[in-house]
Amino acid sequence: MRLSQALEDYLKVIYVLEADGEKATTTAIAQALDVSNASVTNMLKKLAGMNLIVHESYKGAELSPAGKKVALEILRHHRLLELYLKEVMGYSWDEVHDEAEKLEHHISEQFEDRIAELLNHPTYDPHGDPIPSKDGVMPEKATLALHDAELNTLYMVGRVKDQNPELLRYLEKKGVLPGVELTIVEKAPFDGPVAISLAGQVLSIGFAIAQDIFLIQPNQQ
Amino acid sequence: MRLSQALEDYLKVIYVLEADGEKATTTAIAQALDVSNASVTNMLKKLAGMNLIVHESYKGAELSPAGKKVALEILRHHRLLELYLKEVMGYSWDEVHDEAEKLEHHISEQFEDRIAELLNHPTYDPHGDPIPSKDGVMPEKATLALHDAELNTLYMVGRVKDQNPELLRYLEKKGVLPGVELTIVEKAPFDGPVAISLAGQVLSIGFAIAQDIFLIQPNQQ
DNA sequence: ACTCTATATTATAGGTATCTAAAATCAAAG
DNA sequence: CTTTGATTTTAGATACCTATAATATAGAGT
Repeated sequence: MRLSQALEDYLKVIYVLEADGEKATTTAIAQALDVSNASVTNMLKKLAGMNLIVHESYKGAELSPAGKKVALEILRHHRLLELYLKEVMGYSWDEVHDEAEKLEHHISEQFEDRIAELLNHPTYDPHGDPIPSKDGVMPEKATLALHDAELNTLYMVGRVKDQNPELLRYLEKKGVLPGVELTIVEKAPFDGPVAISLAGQVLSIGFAIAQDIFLIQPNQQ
Repeated sequence: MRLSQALEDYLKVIYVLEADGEKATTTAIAQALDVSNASVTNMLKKLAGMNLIVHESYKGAELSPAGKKVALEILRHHRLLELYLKEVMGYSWDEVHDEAEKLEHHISEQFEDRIAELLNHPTYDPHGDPIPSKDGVMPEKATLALHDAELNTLYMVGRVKDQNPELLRYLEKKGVLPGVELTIVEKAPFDGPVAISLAGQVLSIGFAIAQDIFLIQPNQQ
């Protein structure tokens, strides 16, 4: 029994909200999907009726095990596609999101398996997001925001959350990509910009962006 | 303004019917799409309202230039995808149709252009169907059915129309593939089987199948 | 020309996903 | 405990694509 694209999208958004430690409230889902709150309430009711989520009125939604399984499947499609588009088809990392967003709902199991093979069973996509395995195990995700990291410590860029293409192009130009090492030189107070040093250069990163770049200890992985 | 998947499918089916020299009647379209005749009438009215077809009641539909353009775009997607799935992703020729059928509506212009480049701008898909160019020019199509061809003349398989996977697997096993040379050894009367000789072997092809295999003169292309 | 039958259309309805506007609920502040 | 403002849900509509059942038309055969 296949779910509609819309239902799959709701489950995916709920998963991502939960994974980011946020509550999957009606408003949060509505904003992520760019639909009205009323539409979300309707769909949550439907998903709850299918036992894909648990939804208590006025209290937000939580994925059931079955719902989580679907969400992980979609995320696997999405992130495998992003990497495939970049590595095999020559897309740039700011272009992959939108294309993957459409295709993720339409590729077959066979297609999924083939691109996983061709990419040698990868575990992270071009933005550093973890790719769940076929049996639903999600690799660890970089969670230390640039904004919260310590001064004068060697880190590696693990993940860039933002999917704004212009911003991604800017970051790529400046060399801020998953796998690149950096240290924080200075943090301006009052939520000001963060100065980072990477590849011998110093770069100033605005507050908002510094919350969407996540780091790992370079020896840790 | 993007068309819905359903509208695109109707246009594609009408194109293929016209290309095969058949009239795009309500019933023919309904059978091709596996929907009711009433649904077809509704959609034809809608397509006519958008000036994508000309539809006179009880007389069938014909594509307008605008409708033909859309149909060719979808067919280009479909056939490029089929070839890409086979050549790059390791699908067999009996598997490509169903996957392409789903993806053709969802790939971007950029994706289309990339696979065309990667395949070096091909003009025929794995079944020998011509791939329209980006500006809507359709290469010539093999039209001489095996069943109608002459005895003891050297031909080349140009196109295999059937998309039944089992049949395609059978034909592949026997070596009946686009590009392969053959001669007809014998034609049984009363719409009986056709005996062909290829790769030193003689093979008997049933009447129905012999109508779906199309040949070209080998020097002609 | 008339009748019959295949084909096509109209009328009506259902499922999905969305919206706006109005009503209900919650939670925080006084 | 009550008010207030934000959040959520309900109610009622719309768009899209499909269906079944009933009606209309066209074209072939007598």
